[in-house]
Amino acid sequence: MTTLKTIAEEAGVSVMTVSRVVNDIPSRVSDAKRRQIKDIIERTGYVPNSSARSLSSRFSKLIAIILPYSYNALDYPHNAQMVGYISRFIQDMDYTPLVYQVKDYYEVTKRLRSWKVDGAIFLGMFDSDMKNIKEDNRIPLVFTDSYSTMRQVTNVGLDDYKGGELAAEYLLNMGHRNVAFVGEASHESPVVRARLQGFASVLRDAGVKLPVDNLLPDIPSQSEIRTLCGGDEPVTAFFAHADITAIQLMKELRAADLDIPKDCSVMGFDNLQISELCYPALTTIGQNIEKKASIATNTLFQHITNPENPAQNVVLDVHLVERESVRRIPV
Amino acid sequence: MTTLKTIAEEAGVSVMTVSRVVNDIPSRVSDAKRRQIKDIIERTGYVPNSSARSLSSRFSKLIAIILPYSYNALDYPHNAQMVGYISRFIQDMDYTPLVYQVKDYYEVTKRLRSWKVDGAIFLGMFDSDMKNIKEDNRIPLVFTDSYSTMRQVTNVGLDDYKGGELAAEYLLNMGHRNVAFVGEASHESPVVRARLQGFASVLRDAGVKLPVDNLLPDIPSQSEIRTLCGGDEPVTAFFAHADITAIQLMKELRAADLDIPKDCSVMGFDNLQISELCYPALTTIGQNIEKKASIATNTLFQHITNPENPAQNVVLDVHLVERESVRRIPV
DNA sequence: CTGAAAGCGCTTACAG
DNA sequence: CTGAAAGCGCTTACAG
Repeated sequence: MTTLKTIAEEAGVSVMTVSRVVNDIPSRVSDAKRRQIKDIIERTGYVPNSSARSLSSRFSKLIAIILPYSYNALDYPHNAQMVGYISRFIQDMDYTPLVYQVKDYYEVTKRLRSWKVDGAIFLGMFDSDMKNIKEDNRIPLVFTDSYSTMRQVTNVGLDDYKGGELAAEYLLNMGHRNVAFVGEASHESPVVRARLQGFASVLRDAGVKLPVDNLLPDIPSQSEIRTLCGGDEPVTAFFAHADITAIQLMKELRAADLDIPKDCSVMGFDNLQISELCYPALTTIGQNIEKKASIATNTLFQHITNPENPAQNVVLDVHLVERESVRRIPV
Repeated sequence: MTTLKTIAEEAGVSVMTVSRVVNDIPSRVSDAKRRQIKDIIERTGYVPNSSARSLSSRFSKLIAIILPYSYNALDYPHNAQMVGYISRFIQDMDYTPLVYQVKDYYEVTKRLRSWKVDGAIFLGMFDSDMKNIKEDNRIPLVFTDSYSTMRQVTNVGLDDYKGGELAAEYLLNMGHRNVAFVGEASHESPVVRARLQGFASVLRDAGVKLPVDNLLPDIPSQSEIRTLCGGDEPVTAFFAHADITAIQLMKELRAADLDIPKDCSVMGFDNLQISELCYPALTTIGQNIEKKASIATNTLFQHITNPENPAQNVVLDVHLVERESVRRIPV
């Protein structure tokens, strides 16, 4: 195998000289030698050993992307896209991405230390473990979509509250007065809760009720749908906390013989690709996943480059994407 | 930082003794010492340095997952699922997955050597570079969905041809006599070509024509749709090479005022989750992505464990998944 | 401009 | 059962 030593021997120089050429350390080697060494590198296809570099220097040029452990963490298109973008951005910066699915906070620490990663980006909810994670790993860490109240944490998230508000405003404008929310808005999922809170606040200000019965932690069954959408004051629109949920809901609504949007309107949140392709095309609150991924990656690199950089909380905007799944109700 | 040396000093033993305890090398250390050392490890949260291990031993316990470079390689749900499953399986085996998006064959070699990965799994089409990749990297390599004619290559793929046959048989059974194929069936995409060939062979045997005009490399525009589905012998069914394509096609068909499946039937290939959720639910050829991922991973580990293992070509079965996007045409 | 020495944190291989 | 030595392939830090 080709190593610095092999090349040094062949070129009749020291290992250090080769190292300097490999790392492009400016004007410390004569041009002639430089050429000769580069030729050998080219010919032998020499690739520096990253483990050796990591061991001898302070940097591994490794970055971890951390997801909660699940059966298939990339099933959910939002996560898949985030990982796809982030891993590409990391590579474009000449770093190597490590994708980890972790079960608990102990595993986070173990993984991060094992390969001495230079930084990590967290997807999904690690709010409760964040304190421990930060204490155990004194490297740059970027969280996404986190709602931890911890200070000094760098997070890239969304204005979920505003998203909820936009959804409510739109449904009200379209004449809906009896609406329901689909999503588990517990302490476990602060993102969903923020969306619901924004949604509920606008309804409240408009004097429109959102009864507890219309807060659905799960996709309603067909009989529940019939109850909700039947009776004196039928629900005319559902706001689902995520596009995937909205699409599943549409399927159930159709199974209960309801036409969308004629009998019943549906809104989602995320603006995934499929939301444009599904039928009817989904009206939703759009977020820019690529931008979220790029800001998360860039912020991480800022912290790697300059460890003195203060923690920052970035909140990205959301916007209404109007398509065909919401009907205008005549007054 | 805690290292073997730190622990050794505290326990008053040699570095080697600690190393043996850490690696659970059986009955070479007295129980008393073992306990004491384990306590220190526990208390200090010691995690072995993988770079050092990689450098001094023959194994890195790193496995690369290699995708073709693209804007967002995980946009396509099939790839996202493969990466999700494979990376989990790799972790479950106590290895670390490295996700690479590579532009060309040189980059493959660079990546694989840089971290001295113990093996690699390739997703997507590297058929033409396979020879070079294999020559440059004498480590276990597993390809998926490859159609390289090279011998001695381990590949996990699908019976794409049979999938095409099943689609044709089904459409014929449902009374369709004028059908079209959507997909770029060039040399560049042998998977698509195999699907088309299976499809075409059954039609031919049944005496049903598949004119060139009905071979659509891309999703047809609305005016093309009107031409295809109008006239004397209108196309009554489309077979798309992938579910995503089928779903996009359905959108175009609807835009051209065609009802599915009343006016026009559609079949896909893959059986992704969304294919069940879309409307109408998509009739498709199902593949088991989890199984493909698990066999690819297991086969790779077999080769890592036993380098003498002969190359093998695994062909997974496919099956018809009947849903609602194909209409039965009365005779 | 170039190099010899030391060291990163482990494991391998051998000695006792 | 345990340990001292050498070495993996680099970089850091220093000397000239």
